[in-house]
Amino acid sequence: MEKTYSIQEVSQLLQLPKDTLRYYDRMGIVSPSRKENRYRRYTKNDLIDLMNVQIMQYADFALEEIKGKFQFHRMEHISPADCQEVASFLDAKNAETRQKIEHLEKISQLLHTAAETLRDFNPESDQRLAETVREIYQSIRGKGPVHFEEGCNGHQD
Amino acid sequence: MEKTYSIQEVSQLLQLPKDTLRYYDRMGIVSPSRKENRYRRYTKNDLIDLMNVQIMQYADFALEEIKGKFQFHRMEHISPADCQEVASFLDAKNAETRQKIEHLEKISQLLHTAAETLRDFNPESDQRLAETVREIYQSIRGKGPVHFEEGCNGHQD
DNA sequence: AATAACATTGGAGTTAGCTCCAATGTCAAG
DNA sequence: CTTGACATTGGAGCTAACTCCAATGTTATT
Repeated sequence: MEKTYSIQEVSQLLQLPKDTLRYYDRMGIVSPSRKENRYRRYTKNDLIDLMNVQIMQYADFALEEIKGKFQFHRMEHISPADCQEVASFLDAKNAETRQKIEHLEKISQLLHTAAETLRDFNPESDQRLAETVREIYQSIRGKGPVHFEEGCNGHQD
Repeated sequence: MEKTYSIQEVSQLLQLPKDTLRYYDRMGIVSPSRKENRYRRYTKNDLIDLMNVQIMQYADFALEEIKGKFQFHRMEHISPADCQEVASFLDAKNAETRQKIEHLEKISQLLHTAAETLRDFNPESDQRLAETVREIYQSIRGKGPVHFEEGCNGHQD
């Protein structure tokens, strides 16, 4: 018989609240087997699943997306088709992630320029700020130019 | 008298649902003045505030954080102290943003390595995957090593 | 047997940022 | 004066991922 863990032990080992573990069980994310007394017993495979879930969470995956994927360690035979499918999924996620990074880079630039402009006002940084803002603003609203006043930091007065 | 806009006009101009504008009003984010009939009338300054809100949202600011900041365009005199304060706030936000980017870079690496490993299994990419995972896992759980099995992709079999 | 420390469940509450609805009020055109 | 398009409000519901609670059951120790 393989060693199993109580919900409390798992909670301490993985630093996950017990309620969260029960929640995952209810949601069908990681559902351990039960003893006759209905107490949950987590196997090593369950722990691996939970760690994978933590990694996936870290990677901005929704729990629904995680469900059932990434359980290769439970499989006897790993079919190339499965691999291919999951690999594509990961690629898509990666594209999404690269997008987010790009987005955040722009934000970082905005914050930097804005702080700079506030600290020590001068036409160049104000100009750069205005451009960054316009660029972002366009990416926010698909298209359809805003043709009334565009001023955003108020330094035009 | 300055030109003002109805809620519908603002909604179309800024591509924000009317309910969202009302929500912002309730929350005290942007509260336009009213006519005698209680209809909202948005001034140009209100529109600027709203656009700033959109930018701040894009920049991952919570609405609560936005409240009352960034209204320089309404001020007669901008005190250096105010500027300094907001500039510091922006710096802090930027630090946060840089952190997020770093985080996402790691995720991107993880996704890339994982997909690669799935596509074409070989010891090196498996090794790299394991390392990336371990690194991330440590950053997730503050510290306290996990000393049971660490396998995460199941390729150890 | 009593007590404490665990476990179970269903269900309600939280957060942020909307989103929708029904009942009602206002206004312009025909 | 009716019709339709607008506006108002309070309040409910939504999503995701928990988080908490009360009532109850189980196990281990004294």
